[in-house]
Order: sequence, then C-alpha cells, then structure tokens
Amino acid sequence: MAQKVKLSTIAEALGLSTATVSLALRDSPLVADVTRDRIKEKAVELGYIYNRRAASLRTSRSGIIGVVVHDIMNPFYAEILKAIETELDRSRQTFILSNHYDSVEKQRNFIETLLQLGGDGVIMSPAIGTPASDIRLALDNGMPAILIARSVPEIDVPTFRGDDAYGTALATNHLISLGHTRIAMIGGTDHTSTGRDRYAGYANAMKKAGLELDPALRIPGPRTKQSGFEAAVNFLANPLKPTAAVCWNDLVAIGLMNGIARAGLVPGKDISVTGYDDLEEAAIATPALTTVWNGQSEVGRFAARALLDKLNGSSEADGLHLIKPEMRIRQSTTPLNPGAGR
Amino acid sequence: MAQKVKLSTIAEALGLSTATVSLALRDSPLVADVTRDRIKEKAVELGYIYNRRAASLRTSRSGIIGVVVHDIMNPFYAEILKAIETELDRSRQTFILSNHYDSVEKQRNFIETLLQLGGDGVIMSPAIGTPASDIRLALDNGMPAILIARSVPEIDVPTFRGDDAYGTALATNHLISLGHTRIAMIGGTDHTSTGRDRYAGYANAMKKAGLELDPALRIPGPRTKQSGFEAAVNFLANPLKPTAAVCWNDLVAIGLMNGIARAGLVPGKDISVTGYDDLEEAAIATPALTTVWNGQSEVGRFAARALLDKLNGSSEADGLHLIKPEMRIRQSTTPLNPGAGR
DNA sequence: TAGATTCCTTTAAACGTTTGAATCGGGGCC
DNA sequence: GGCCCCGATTCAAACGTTTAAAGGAATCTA
Repeated sequence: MAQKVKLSTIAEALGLSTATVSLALRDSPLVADVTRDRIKEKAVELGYIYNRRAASLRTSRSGIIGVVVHDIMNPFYAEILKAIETELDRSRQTFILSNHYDSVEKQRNFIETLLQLGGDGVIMSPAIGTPASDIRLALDNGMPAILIARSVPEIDVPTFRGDDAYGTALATNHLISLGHTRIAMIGGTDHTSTGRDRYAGYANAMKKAGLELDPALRIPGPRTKQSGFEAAVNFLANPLKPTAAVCWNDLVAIGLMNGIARAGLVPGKDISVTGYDDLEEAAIATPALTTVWNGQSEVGRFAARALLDKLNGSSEADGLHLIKPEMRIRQSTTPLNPGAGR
Repeated sequence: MAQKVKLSTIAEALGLSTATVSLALRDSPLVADVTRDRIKEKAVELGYIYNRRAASLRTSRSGIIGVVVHDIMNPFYAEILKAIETELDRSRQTFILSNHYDSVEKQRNFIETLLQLGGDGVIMSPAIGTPASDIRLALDNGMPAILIARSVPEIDVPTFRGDDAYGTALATNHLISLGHTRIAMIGGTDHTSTGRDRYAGYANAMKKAGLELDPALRIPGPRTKQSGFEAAVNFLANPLKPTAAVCWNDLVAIGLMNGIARAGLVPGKDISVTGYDDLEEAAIATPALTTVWNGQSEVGRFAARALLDKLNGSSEADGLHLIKPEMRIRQSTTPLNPGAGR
C-alpha cells in the first residue's frame, strides 16, 4: 500500500492549503470553479479516501445508524430491516446491524458500542426485560432512539408496531365465523407487551362470542417454525379436540401445519390454522396460509423516517404509533365440518 | 444531555493528566493500582463514554469489520452470518452488515464506506460480475478481504465455499441410484462460478451414468422459494416427464414441492426432489427434504477466523478452501415407481 | 552522599479533518 | 489617492485520543 493519501497530499501536489481542498471536495461555493475541478481531478488520480473518523471528530455526525432486533434471520424482522435499509440508503447513512437474541446484556453492549462509534441514532426492537435506563443511556448521550415491534415501560420515544390485540381478534373472529368453537392459541409469551396483547385479543374475541376460554387450549412458548412443528404433537393430543388454531406468527403456523401433515391429517381441511405477520412465504405455503398482515414494511419505513426527522430537528413523532393489521384469507382455514374425523 | 465527558473531564476532576487517565482505563501497568481504581471509579460516576473515532484516528484500528452478502434475508447467508457473528463477537469486533442484491455498484459503495470508516477488514460474498479492481480497492488501502460462497477471477485472497460440483453430483447420483433417469435441474445461473460448478456436477453425474443430458431438462433461473414455486408449472408441463428434480437450493426445492402439491401431486412420492444447503427448515418441510449439506456454519467460522488471523499478521490461509458437502437423505426422494401416474 | 534504580506521572506531538477568522490582491467608487 | 468591498485562499485552533520521551520523587547501593 502506497503512503496514505490525505487532504494534505492533494494540497501539496497542487500547491494549495488543506482548507481549500477540504472545501472544494464538499462543493463549497467558497472555492473557485477551476480550482475545485483541479482538486477533484487530483483526488481521483491519487485515489484519495475520505476519512470519516477524522471528520466526525470535528463535526460530531458520523453517518452511522444502529439497528438491533431479536434475530435478523427471523423473516418478520428481516422484512422490517429491508424497509429500513431502503429508507436509510436514500439519505446515505450507514447502518450497523445486530441481533440481541433477547439478551439485555448483548443489547446494552450494542448501545455502548454505537455510542463509542458516535452513532447518530438507533432503531431497536427492545429485548425482553429491557430496563428504561438502557434506553436513557442512549438518549442521555445525545443519541435518539426509535422503538419497533415492542414498547418499553416508562419510555416515550417514537414507537411503531402493529395493533396486536386487534389483530388476533381479527383472526379469532374469522375462525368463529367459520363455525369453530374449540380454538387453540399456539405460541407467544406473557413476558412481552406483544405477547400479552395478542393473547388478550384472542381471549376477548372468544368471550365476546360466548365461547369457553379453557386454559388447556393454550400452548404458550413456540415462536419458530421448528417449535411450531413440535407443538403439533401436543395440539393433536389435546383432549378438548380443538378444530382450529390461532398461531403466534406465520412461522409457528407453518411449522404446525407441517406437524399436522406429518401426523396424517390435512391442514386447512381437518384443522384450520391462522398465522400472523403475512410473511412472503405465507402465500406459498401448502395450503396457502390465512393470516394477519402486521405491517412490517410500514413499521420499518415509518421508524426510519421518524429517526431521520429527529436528526433534522423535528420530534413530533414521539409516542406510540399503532399500525392496523389486516386479515388475509387463504386456504388454511375452512368452515367447520361436523362430519370430519375429529 | 450534560456536557460531554471526556478523558480530560476525568483528569481534571482528579487533578491528573489525560495521559494517566488514558493509560489507567486501558489497564496499563504503568499506572499505580490505587490511581487506576480512583480513575475507573470516577469514569463510571461521570458516565464516561470512550470515543473510538478519536482513538482510532491515532491507532488506526477501528474495531469495525464489514460483511456484505447478496441478501441477509436468505437463510443460506443468514446461517453463515450467524457463524461469523459468533466468531467476531468473541474478539469484540463490531460488524457492519449490508446486502448488495448482486449490484456491483451497491457493493462498491459499501467498500468505500467501510474504507471511510476505517474498517479493519471485510468479508464478502461477491456480487455477480465483481471486477477484481473492486477487491483491490480494499486491499490497496490496507483492508484485508475474505471471500465466501463465490470466487472472483484473478483474486487470490482466502476464499471459503462448498465444493459445488461434488455436491450436486452427490444429489444426482442419489437419484440415479433410486432408479430415476429423467432428472431435471431447477434453478441457478451460469453467471457465477457456483452456478457453473453445480450444473457441471449434475451434468457429469448424468453422463457417467450413461443418461441423456437433454437441455430441456434444465430450468435455469430460480433461486428463491417463490420462484421455485412458480417453476413447478413448467416442470410439470415438461414433455420429457421428468420424475425427479435436482434443485439449486433448499428454498427452490421447498417452493417446487409446494407447487407440486398445489397441482395435486405428492412430492416425494410422485416426484422426487433434492435441495441444496440443508437449511434448518429442510428437516421440517413436508415431506422432509433430502438435501446436500453445504457447510454454512463452517464457511462462516473459517472466514471469520481467517480474517482475524490476517489482522494479527499471519496469512497462510490465502487461496481457495473447499468444504466437502454431505448428503442428507430424508423423505422427499423415493425409488422410482414405474406404476406411478407419470 | 552521590549516583543509580524504580515507579509513577506528565509533556507534547501526533492522527486527518473542519471552520471561524484573517489575509491578500485587485477593482470600483467618490 | 484613500477607502471599501469582493472573491479566493490560508491560518490556526479545535475535535478526543495515544504514546514516545521526559520528568520527578522516593528508595536503593556502595
């Protein structure tokens, strides 16, 4: 590697000062057109690389934005990330991505690293049990934060997520309207606001319809395809013989359908199944999955915009913003057939 | 936000110099134990945040490593990334992730950004058509690069990927041993080394077995679940009536199986299907997918280690390192049944 | 008791930018 | 001819660290 090319290298080569070169490269009107052209030409010729660390030391804007979610491999988050990426790319921000796998410690490490790097802001889907102090750490050091998918108690930053109670109520009512009465709920946890809300939506819909809300109808836990697949055994062995399942998300639903198929039953016919999220693969599952669209793309886009707005001084987006979910009816749910095996 | 806390803030509070504080915080043996303790205590008390940009300006090590792949939503890359993350976490490096979606330009932008940030190194799965000069840009500026999954002509940096020709030969031979003779190949492209190698493996196996290699048996293109799903139509309409398909990857295979099921046939019984990669979901697909393990975790781990080694001065890992794929036989492939519908 | 040794701390110069203030050489105005 | 203004450029300080070299005080050595 040749000697590092810096502003002064260019300046010396042309008999100018570094100040002029710096200004010229950033298209300042302070420098003469002909000079600017000579400078830019020379910069390319020498293979000059702008040193953002040095610059940000002076300007205190790094152009870095952090994003941390539970697991980027999870298509739900992946779809959100894609929307964020599209939006940030447009304003030439670099984004640093991390998983926290619901480890509060890993998440705090990430925030600290981001602060050390001078991150301009952070978008996060907070880990289960995130204390308000961890968010404040960012805020107190001048780094704005945006929350997605989950809320944190006592924290009032812009927060974007779907209306979970409303969404599971949609799914539950859909099944009820098809004649199902013994409807199970598979997956989720009471340790997050999302988990509590989704269960509440299901429970309320059941009660409103005058249906019994038997705790045995609930199988908490599953959140992945694999665990949905495994849950099929318990589901099918349930003495209450449920005929339908409201699943935590599409992954669980697809896993469950695979498990049901593996047991020799036909999902969508013998057992109706609803998902949640409306991932890309919901439409091509077999049978195509009836599910609830959870607005991933909107969440990502809104979150990114809210952050960019904050960086530009405005802050009207504070507080919770709920995206209204929508029903997507496909082939995995069918009317209850009283003559069927179960 | 209170006034920014820096080394000098701590130094003044204790009547010391910034040098002592700097040394103490990095556990230098040059400072007295009691002083170090006082300093660390004060740092916590004041909420000191280490400024890595300032430090790296002096040391020229940023602790940042870039990783760029085609698409992090693709589980194949996601599994590699997870392995890389695990490995890098251990040495406290921050990693910056990006998709290039096979846009050479987006990829070059990423490399440039990384250089501007002073990245210590980059791990990349090069975009289709990546010119050697783009890799050299990194190398020439002192940023070591590691390639995964694909090679770049004329570039001799450490490269880790599966032995693709060997892998598809495994799958093809497996189908041949089950009695299949009309075996299609679905997906992939000739524009990457991987694409050419996988096709070559399939073609050679067919030839060695004395089977006809009809170009009509190939459906190039598909690389995703969605496109695999769509390819089912063409596959089933093929006048040669293939009884088995070697798919580009697991996603295509699962999509194809869904498409076959949608058409009323039973994948694994009427049509045998093999995947490639052995993603987590291959095992829970219905039917469980016969596939070729492609060593994602190894690729990621080796790549990360190779980079860390380079950063520590050694460089013995230059050149191509092939990981030997392994057959994973499940239920999506069965012996050819001459009595079956087709 | 002078010099050497040891241990701890400070000095000061770098790292590569940015930017408010200062400089410079003309030209126009009265 | 003195004054002001103009556009173009430079000066110099600052951003927050790190680190080689120097400094200083106490203890040891002979």
